[in-house]
Parts: sequence; structure tokens; C-alpha cells
Amino acid sequence: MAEDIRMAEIAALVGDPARANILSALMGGRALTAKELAGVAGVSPQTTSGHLGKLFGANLVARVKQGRHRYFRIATPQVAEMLEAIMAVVAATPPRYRPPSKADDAMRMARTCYDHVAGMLGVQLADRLVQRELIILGAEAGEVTSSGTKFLTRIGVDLSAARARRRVFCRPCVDWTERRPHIGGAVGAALASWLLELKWIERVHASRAVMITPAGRRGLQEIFAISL
Amino acid sequence: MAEDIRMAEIAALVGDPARANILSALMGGRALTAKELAGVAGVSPQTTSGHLGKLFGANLVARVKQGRHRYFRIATPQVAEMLEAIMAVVAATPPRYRPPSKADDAMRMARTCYDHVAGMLGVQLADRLVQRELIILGAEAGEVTSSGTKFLTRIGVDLSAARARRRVFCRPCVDWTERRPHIGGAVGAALASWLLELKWIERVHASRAVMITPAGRRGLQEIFAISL
DNA sequence: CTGAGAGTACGACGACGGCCGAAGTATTCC
DNA sequence: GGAATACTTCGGCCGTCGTCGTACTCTCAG
Repeated sequence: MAEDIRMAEIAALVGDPARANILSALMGGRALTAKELAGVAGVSPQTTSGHLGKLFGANLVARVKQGRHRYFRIATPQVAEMLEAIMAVVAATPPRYRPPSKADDAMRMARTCYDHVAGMLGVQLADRLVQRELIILGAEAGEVTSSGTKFLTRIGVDLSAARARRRVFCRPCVDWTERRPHIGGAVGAALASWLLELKWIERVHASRAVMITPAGRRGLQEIFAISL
Repeated sequence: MAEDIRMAEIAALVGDPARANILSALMGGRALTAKELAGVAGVSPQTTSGHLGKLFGANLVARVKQGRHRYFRIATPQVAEMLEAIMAVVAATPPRYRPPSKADDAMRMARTCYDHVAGMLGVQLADRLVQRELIILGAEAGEVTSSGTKFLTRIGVDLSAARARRRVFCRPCVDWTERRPHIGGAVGAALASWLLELKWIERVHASRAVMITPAGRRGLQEIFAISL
């Protein structure tokens, strides 16, 4: 009973367009300043400050002071998963109508989803790994196979964070543009940081979108036969 | 961009206390009438009708007409997972203060979480299955072992819905009272319907709580060495 | 056919909350 | 030290939305 009210409080925080924009931008995975967030939210810095205060008060975002800047980020993986789950519901309902835009195209191509890669890139990556039986991906869970562990370790993906009880599980995350699963959780995070380290993908300003570098195109084509 | 607004719309629907109560009650897994829902929401039937209309319009709940009653239920598993994810965030933040009540105690003991069992019962069940290595449960995914498949099949749990690609994966779901994982997804659903079929648990009026029957206590003690 | 109960549509009231302008604090650059 | 930038706080305005009373439709029981 009492918990229901708290559920409403949390949901109401996400339920404001300005705050939803802020949280969505923070789902890029990086910490952003209050001013940058004001830009993406489309409201004044004062209003943004108020919103961020509320989100911080509810432990939805974390705050780190650095000089005269204040960086905000998603507080916990649970919060990220909650936002993913909401987006999954949004994706399941008919898409109504969407005028295509340049920024949206970039997002559709490749973007970060908190700590892993989504968009066409994320979905294709998952497809290839499943095709080669390096990963088994079910509707509600997944697992890296033993040959998958070998393969990923060989190309330099660090699975140590995902390793628990010998098996490496991973979480499927439904993509809201492609409507198909991609690889989330610890394995997804390992893959994403691997791609970033190799500079095969690069983050784009204050957006969730990531750009695939020329080296990335070559490398992805070579290793995974992915062409975007 | 445009998707963020839709995220806000969905979240805002959950963000009203009355609607949150309604959705929480429907998370019991059964379909309930508008009047019953008015009761749990604590608002008049007119107001409830308005809320249900909005929830139905956004495809969060489904509606089935039966005589002069109209039964409502959670529309899709995705919606259930979204609500679970929100509850998980709620559970992660400090519990503030909670005066214990009789109804809450029953909920804490055992309740349904859409299609699977949560509460102390759910958590203990998961613990025992993990202990005996019938199920491996990671932080973000799980799997029924081969001996687990044999065992569950033998005692009569129907895993056919969960079977895909030879492996039976399952989804951990964090319990908001116990703050520990229990078994969700298709495997959790199979376990719950097994318990209901045996009449080891029984649903309670218009609540998420379930009662453990005397036969249930005996059976759970015998098979899983669970005593509640 | 009539009455009762379930559910819905409409309208008015009232409150909560988002919004910005103005002003106040903190930090860095020159 | 002074100016500029980043961020926050305060106060008032205004729109949105939840709320219920009234009135309507629909289904079933007798």
C-alpha cells in the first residue's frame, strides 16, 4: 500500500517531459552539466535546477561537483533498467507518427543505452554473435557460450566484471527503434567499453547517439561482417 | 526526442497515486472489475472509470467485457516488467518509515508479482533451488540446470512455455520487501501456476497477497524444506 | 417491463506543480 | 580585485489534471 505511493512518486518524476528529456540524455551514460541538460530539456537553467534537485532528492540521479560545474549522471543501474523498461513499453505501442530528422537518424544507427550499445549497431552485433553461437540470447535472459568466452577474450573484451559462478550471463534489452533485442547488462557494458577503447565508436556531444568511426566500420566489417 | 515525450506520457500515467494503486492491484495477475479497482484506489467509481479509460487508451491495461462487468488486467508482460522495474527502484531507496499493518504482513509473506510468486515465499523458493543447484541465478539472468529440469518436470512443473533452444532461461526479479532476487519470467510463471494448481497457495480477494494453505505448508516443507 | 446495479460521460471546482524573472552564492579567468 | 560563468533560491503566474456530483447507457433479475 504505502509502497504504491512511492511508486507513483518515482513515476511522476519521470512523467514530466522536461525531466524525461533530462533522464533520456543521461541514459547516454556520461555525466552532463546542468547547463547541457537545460539545453536538451528545452527549459531555462532555473527550471532545470529545480528538476535536477528533485531527481537528486529521489536518488534517481547522482551529482558530482567539479569546480564551478556540477555533473549529473544516472544514479544506479536499477534506474537505468527502469528507464529501459519504460522505453520498452513505449516501443510496444504503435509508433503513431514520426517525422524523420537528422538527429534521430544518428540515434537509430547507433547510440548508448546507459552502459551498452543500442540502435542498429547493437542489434546487428547481437545478431552476429548469436549466429556464430558465441552467445545464446533468449527472450528474458542470455548466456555467453564457452566458445564465445574464448572469442571475446581473444579480441580483447574484458568479461571479468560479468564473470560469476563460471557462467557469463547477459541481459537482453529490447531496442525501441529496432524492436529487437540487443545485448545489455555486464556483457553489453564490456562490449561497449571495448568499442570505445578501440575508438571504433565515439560519443556525440550531449546526446545518446554515438558515431561509428571509419576504423570502426572497417573493424566491424572484418570481425563481425557488419556493414551499416 | 519524440520518444522521450512518449516516455513521459507513460510514466505520468503511472505517476498518479490512484492509478498506481490500480496498477499495483492488477499486478496480482488476475483481472479485476472497475468497482473492485475503485476500492483499492480509494476513489469514486467515476474517477476510477476515467483512470481506467486513460490506462486502456495507452495500452497499459486490457479490458474484457463480461455481462455487466468489465474486467481489467495488465495488458502485456512488458508493462508488468516496467512496473517491477519501478518497484525495484523504490526498493533501492531507503524505506523511510513504515508502520506495519496486517495486510502488509500478508503481502510480505507471499504475493504474486504479475505471473510469478514474490515475497518471503518467492525468495526462499529461489534460495532452495539455487542451493540444490537446480537453478543458477545470476544478478541479471538465470538458468535451469539439467538436473533442475528433471526435478521440476518430475514434481509436475510445466516448463514447456519456457523451453527455447534447449536451455531454460529465467529472469531474476528483485523483491521490494526482501530486497533479494526471486524467480521471474516464464520459469517463475510455471512455478506459480504449479503452486496454484496444487492449491498450495490461494489468491486473496482483490489483493496481490496470496495465502499459503495448510497443504502448502506441508508440501513446501517436504519438498523444499521451507518453513514460513 | 421495471428496478437495481455496473460502468461511463460531462461539467465545475480546486490544488498541485511547472515555468520564468529577479536576485543570491560559488568558482574561475584575466 | 573585478568580471564573467555556473548554478541555486525565491516568488508569483498560469495551465493542467484529479476529484466528485449529476445524469446517462447497458445488462441482468424477477
